Amino acid sequence: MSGPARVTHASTRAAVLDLVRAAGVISRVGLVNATGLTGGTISTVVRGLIDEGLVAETGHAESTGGKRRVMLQLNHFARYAVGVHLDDARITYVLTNLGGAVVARISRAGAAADEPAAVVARVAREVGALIDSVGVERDRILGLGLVAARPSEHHEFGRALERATGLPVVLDNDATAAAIGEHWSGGVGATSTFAALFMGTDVGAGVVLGGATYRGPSGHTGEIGHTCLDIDGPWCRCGARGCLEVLAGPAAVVEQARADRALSRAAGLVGGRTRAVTPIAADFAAISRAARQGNTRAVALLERSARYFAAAARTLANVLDLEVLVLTGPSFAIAGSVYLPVLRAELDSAFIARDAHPISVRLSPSAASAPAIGAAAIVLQSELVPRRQGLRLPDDLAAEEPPVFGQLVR
Amino acid sequence: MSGPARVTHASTRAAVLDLVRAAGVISRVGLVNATGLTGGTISTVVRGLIDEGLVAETGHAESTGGKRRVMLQLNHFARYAVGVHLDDARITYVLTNLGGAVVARISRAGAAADEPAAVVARVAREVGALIDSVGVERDRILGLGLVAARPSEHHEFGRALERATGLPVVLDNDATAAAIGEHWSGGVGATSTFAALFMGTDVGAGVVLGGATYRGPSGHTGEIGHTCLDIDGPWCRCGARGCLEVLAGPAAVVEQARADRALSRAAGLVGGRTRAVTPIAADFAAISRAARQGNTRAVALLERSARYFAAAARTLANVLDLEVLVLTGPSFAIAGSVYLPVLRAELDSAFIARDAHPISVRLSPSAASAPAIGAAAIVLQSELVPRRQGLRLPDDLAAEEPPVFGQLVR
DNA sequence: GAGGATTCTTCAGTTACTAAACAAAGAAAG
DNA sequence: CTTTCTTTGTTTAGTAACTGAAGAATCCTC
Repeated sequence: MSGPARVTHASTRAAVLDLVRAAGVISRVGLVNATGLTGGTISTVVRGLIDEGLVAETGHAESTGGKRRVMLQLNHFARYAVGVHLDDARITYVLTNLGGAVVARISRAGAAADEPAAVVARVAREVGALIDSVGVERDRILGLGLVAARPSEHHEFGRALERATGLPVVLDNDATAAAIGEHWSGGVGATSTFAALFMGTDVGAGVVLGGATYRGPSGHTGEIGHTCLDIDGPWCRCGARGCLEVLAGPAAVVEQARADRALSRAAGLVGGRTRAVTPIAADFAAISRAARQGNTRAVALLERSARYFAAAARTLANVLDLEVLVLTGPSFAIAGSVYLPVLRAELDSAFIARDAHPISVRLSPSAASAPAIGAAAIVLQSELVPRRQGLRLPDDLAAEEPPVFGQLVR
Repeated sequence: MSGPARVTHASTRAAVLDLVRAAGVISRVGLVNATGLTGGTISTVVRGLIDEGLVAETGHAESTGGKRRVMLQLNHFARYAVGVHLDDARITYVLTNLGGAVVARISRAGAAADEPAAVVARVAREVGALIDSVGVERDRILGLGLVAARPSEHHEFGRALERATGLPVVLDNDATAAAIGEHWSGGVGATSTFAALFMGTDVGAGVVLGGATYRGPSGHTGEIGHTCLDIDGPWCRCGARGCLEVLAGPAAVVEQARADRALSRAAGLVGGRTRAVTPIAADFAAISRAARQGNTRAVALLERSARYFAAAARTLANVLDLEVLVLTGPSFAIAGSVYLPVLRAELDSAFIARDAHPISVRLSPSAASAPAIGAAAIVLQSELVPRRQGLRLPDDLAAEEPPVFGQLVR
């Protein structure tokens, strides 16, 4: 046994709340052991959380020879959060409770090139409809998480949405959101080190290290789409060669499928025809459908892509010493069953730290709406588990403030 | 301007000390701005550090219209640390001061397959000689850092060395040590995100994220040697194909050189002959020497290796959103001039976050003894900047304690 | 040398913890 | 049923580390 562990979180209240969330059901003694705090401290902190209505007592555990433990768990319906995922093709809205469970969900066509003010009004209206559909009081909604592939482009949109809805808005990257969503809604331990491999139209990864979201100095962490897998491979838009994205991303898979006449016909690809919905997403879905129906050319195409993803996943796992890898995002939602076994086999046989600890590879149970759920989870996390801020050096103070994600748009 | 930043370190004393170290010279007001603490707190903390002799006042800054700032800096010769790097070929010892500057350095042949007890006695004797050569009092030496490629194999050795020398021993990975060494001895900002790309006989990377060393759940972080760079490439001992190590690591370069008769003769490779010194390191040095002397075949061989390293470095930088990349370790010490421009060109043209922030690629000024210097820096860090410990979940408590690096061997 | 600006110190008050005593609830044994 | 022991949870007094505000010290300008 090592000495008593010290809590690393900004506040003890937040740390305890996070443990209750992660554990599902836990007693005060369990919290004492997990935090290293004394019984007295836990007692008062828990009382505060119960007074706020965030935590509730839910019965007793079996006795272990003395007084039975009073079990605690999150009061799931004490607070809510809205999550919005802006995608080129679709806008997805979810309302989740404190546990990250989806209470309501709607999905609408993307905003394309509409005028910004009109999009703000429309999104605000649809958020309103989402909330009204379940009749939750506004003051129980902690805020609105807004996630997209390039969040920095949506800063002004976020501010406008804040004014239009009256809800605090938090902005973040979709892959990071997906990772936080997985972390919050359980399945992954509170202090685990994991990555959410995200595939939508783009490819990315959200990274959580030892339970803390890692975004990097400029929010560009997890650009796994530009993992080099072939030093002499085709050129990528990033300026280098042989990136995962250009070799095996959805766009690459669709391009290869279109070059195959027989497959194009069998799968009914949208092809060159222009549509309101981005044809990449539609065609990738069509290829996945064909693969599920046994089309061997479609299967081969996806398995080829999966081999590249597996190599990238292995690289990522080796670099970060990952414990868990979750596949998520719209494209894995429809094609994950092809990718999962390939990634699993690769990591089982070649993860460098596999003798030290296992690495678990899974498919997210809600891969399609993961970004939106994650967006809501970011609100839960940012409102309930206030982030600790970093040190700043004098040099940094002079420099302009960089955009910060996962925090209120201000 | 964002709100006041909160200190994330375990103790304010440690945070302030770390800032003084990183800044070089800083005033109390500078510390107030950097930490977000109030002037009163800084005043008392700084007084404590001055009383301990760790920090000294060193003059005044120009006035900005009022009282001049009293400048502070580390009292470099207040404390010392010993660093020991166990390599197959050599054992390197350094004694550094509080600033991480080398005060004394010796290097001896590796221990090969000698009996453990004899090696402990020998290392303890050589550490004693190192300390005596500069006449530093024992009680000013904070401890001994012991680093190697596979630190978990040296746990018992560390305990024995602790008894033999009477110094607290801290164990860690050599690549991680090199990164901490770079961080501690300056050049890299206190809160920066960077990696030390390490090449000795092995290949690895030490990772520092936002100023905090990242080791991962099992200390296997930064296994960049098993970055996949060719999905159909040659098999690697890790069980996968096309790893950086097998394509472009020192052993691979040497193997390719040996296959080239002309180059073998020109560079005078040790070849198959068995020697006390590992022939890989000797031959890699010979190839590097030949390249420096203008042997085009040697240059081509190293440049080929550099291309692979560049691709792996780009992958690492993209995944971690790096700000700085330092090349270090014995092999980069002799061949870094070939690798540096190739890596720099790759990252300048293809680092995905290059529009958000620059990435600086440099060669460590003390690449050859970086692991040993880093070993000493780990002592400085672990003794002066107590690490914050993580939360533990009930599940974790039941499990056996995993080996922890960068902390005292106990 | 008066007055303002800036730096640094002092000190009372607050917060979040710990340690230790205590109370409550159950198990085991007679 | 009573006693004794174990375990859980609460209360209370004390402490360390901070904040905020007032004041002292030092320097520049006029």
